Amino acid sequence: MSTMQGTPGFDSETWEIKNISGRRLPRAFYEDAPERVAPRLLGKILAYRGPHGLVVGRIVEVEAYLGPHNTPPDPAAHSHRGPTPRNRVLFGPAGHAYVYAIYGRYFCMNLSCEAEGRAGCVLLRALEPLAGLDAMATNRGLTPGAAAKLLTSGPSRLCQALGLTCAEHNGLDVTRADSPLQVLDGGYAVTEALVTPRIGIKEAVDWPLRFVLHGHACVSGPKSFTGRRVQLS
DNA sequence: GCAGTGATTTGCT
DNA sequence: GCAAATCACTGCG
Repeated sequence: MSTMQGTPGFDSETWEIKNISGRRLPRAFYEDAPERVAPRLLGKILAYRGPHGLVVGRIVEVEAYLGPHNTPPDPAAHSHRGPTPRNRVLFGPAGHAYVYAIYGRYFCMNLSCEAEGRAGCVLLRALEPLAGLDAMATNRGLTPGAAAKLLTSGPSRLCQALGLTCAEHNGLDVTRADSPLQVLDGGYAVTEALVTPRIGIKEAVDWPLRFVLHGHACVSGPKSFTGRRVQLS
């Protein structure tokens, strides 16, 4: 808490960030199917108050992973064989961070969805950096002033930029006011998204569950995708 | 640009 | 023992 006092534009009591709507998303936001929660997360704000100060980004790319109750089950989801010690967060209440280690050196972060007892989540794949860019660059092993796209374009890049790890952040309830990790309404109406297949998986590769802000410079992967535009209410 | 590949830990079968 | 929701570096065109 005290480390953030003096951060320009940041109110540590309300999480209001200057020029950004700081209203925290309630648990009910997440208590729905991942394929519906995922596009609604586009344009929202991820904020982390950690040892390097306040780091903030706008969510520009996500993927939905469906729970084992889905028909057919999502073979690419960590939860598809039921609860295990690793994925237990996914079967708990919605609105919790599921952070896992991958390929030995990286982490990925998800937000759990669905009511308690049902697993389903949204993988955060890319952010547009908004605050704490120098800290992000340092965390990523880059020099301050590095291109924004190199900071948080990719699921493990964004974890590295924010300093998120399985040991420290898995299971955090992002709907609690005292959580160091917050998801905030960006005050930014997203009316259209591009839907594409998911990236980096070998099962159910053609399921249209990746959602991006079309044309945003901070989206990961190739510039052109086979996808379709969808209107968001 | 882009395809190929090594790094290296964790969890599950 | 192996596969993994990845990244960055290399070499080649």
